[in-house]
Amino acid sequence: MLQIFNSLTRRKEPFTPLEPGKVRMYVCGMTVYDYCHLGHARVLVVFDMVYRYLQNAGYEVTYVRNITDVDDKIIRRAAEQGVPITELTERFIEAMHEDAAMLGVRPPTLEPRATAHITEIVAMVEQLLERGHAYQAENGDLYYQVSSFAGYGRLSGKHPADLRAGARVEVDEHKRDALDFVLWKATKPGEPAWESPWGPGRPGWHIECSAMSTHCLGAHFDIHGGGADLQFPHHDNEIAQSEGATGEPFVNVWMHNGFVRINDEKMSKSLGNFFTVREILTRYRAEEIRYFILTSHYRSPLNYDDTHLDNARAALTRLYTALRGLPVAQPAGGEAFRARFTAAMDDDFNTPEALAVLFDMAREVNRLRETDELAAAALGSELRQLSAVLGLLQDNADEVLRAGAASNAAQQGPSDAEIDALIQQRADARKARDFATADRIRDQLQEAGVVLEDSAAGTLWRRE
RNA sequence: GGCUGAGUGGCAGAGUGGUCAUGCAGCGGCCUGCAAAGCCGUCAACGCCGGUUCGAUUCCGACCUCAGCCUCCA
Repeated sequence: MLQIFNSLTRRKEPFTPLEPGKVRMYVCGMTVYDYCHLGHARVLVVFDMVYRYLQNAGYEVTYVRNITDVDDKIIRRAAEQGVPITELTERFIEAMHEDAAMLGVRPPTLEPRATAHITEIVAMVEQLLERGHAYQAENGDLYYQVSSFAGYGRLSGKHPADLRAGARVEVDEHKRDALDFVLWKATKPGEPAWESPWGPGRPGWHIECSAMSTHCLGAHFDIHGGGADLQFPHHDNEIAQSEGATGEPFVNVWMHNGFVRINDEKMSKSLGNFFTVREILTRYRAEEIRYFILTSHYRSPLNYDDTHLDNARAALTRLYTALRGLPVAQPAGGEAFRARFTAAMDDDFNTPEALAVLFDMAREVNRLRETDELAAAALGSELRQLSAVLGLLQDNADEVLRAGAASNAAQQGPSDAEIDALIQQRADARKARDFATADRIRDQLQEAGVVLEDSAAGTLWRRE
């Protein structure tokens, strides 16, 4: 049975959906004013893996991942570049979709945008006003009154009193309490604005997720995910807003993925130490990035380093090598592996453990192909099928191995045809037992990054 | 200061009260004309100090170190 670590209770709990056979999941997506960095990639990949695994487990999953397309940083960036806000956001939404697709991230069921749900946002703010959780300040902004919500900070384990004592932010003079946060901002010149009962303005950041998740999934749903840095205040605020507005429990299971780090320091835009997915894709295949992300448990920190991507490449080469050249076959013979794989995934999505099972399968495939190619092929199909749950190993093995590292960079060195020609020359030399010539050709190809592998069936090659 | 989480072999990274993680790297062997790939074998770890226990890397406590949140952030 699937167990998920719930940030709210800080322990693993058996997962039981509210509605049998169905899962409703919401994940905080991106604020679109720049390209995806590796941190975004991690969220995308991790929750895509969760999405796939839940579906694989037989659930009908409604997966909602929002897009924040109005916010201070977007407005500022658009102004800097002298372009309309929508032009900026459209550009980066498209870029995000491209990056996600490259990483094997499947589109979520719904991808709501904040600007398309102003009606729901306004409605929720009105509800909060009616229920005494919100107030309008003298400057026209509307704030959430944190003191009106019992249990505020439960998700992050923070107590209002501690937060006030340690407050590092200057108290906004319009707020009644330092902890109060903005729900609706009155319009300022040059900023986008929408009509509301309180005059033109725009939503605060936290309210959009409450409004859109409730709109798409109902007041009470199963899973809410996002990066660990959103736990506080964003997710605690969402709880206060949604439960305050609907009077119902909001989310059953909260999931937070760990950070990507550079040199043991958080990768973030504010620190300026981030790598975009696009930059990395010039040097590594997308699947290598995806594999790298899944080699560590989703809640652990993930330290970025080129050598780790190199490791991912080596690991995938081993897996693809096991699959290479196997005839198409019905999956079979992997029951024990499948059981181990499922047990690993059921244990809070333990992808490193699940990957270990894949390697054990690869070894078995390699063993079998010596003696029983049909059994090897059947197990290979099983390996591919299990890998699909992680979104890995779905490409043609030989093509991947032949493409090598150069698949995304400018093709350098000899072409496939040139390589084949040289291999033919070498084969002729070998036949004539002219090993000096044969080895010279092999060394020449090795220099060019092409590795030859002789086998009974002929010479295979791959780019490094 | 408050609240989280983490410290595992050369590197990455799971896990467990007492027999195997896994990948890369290393070492020995098989295979090969030689390689490569593969297979077999092998080396090696659990921050520090106490406690519980027949036995702890695994449970408990103290300590040290690190990271994160408390401010926009995936």
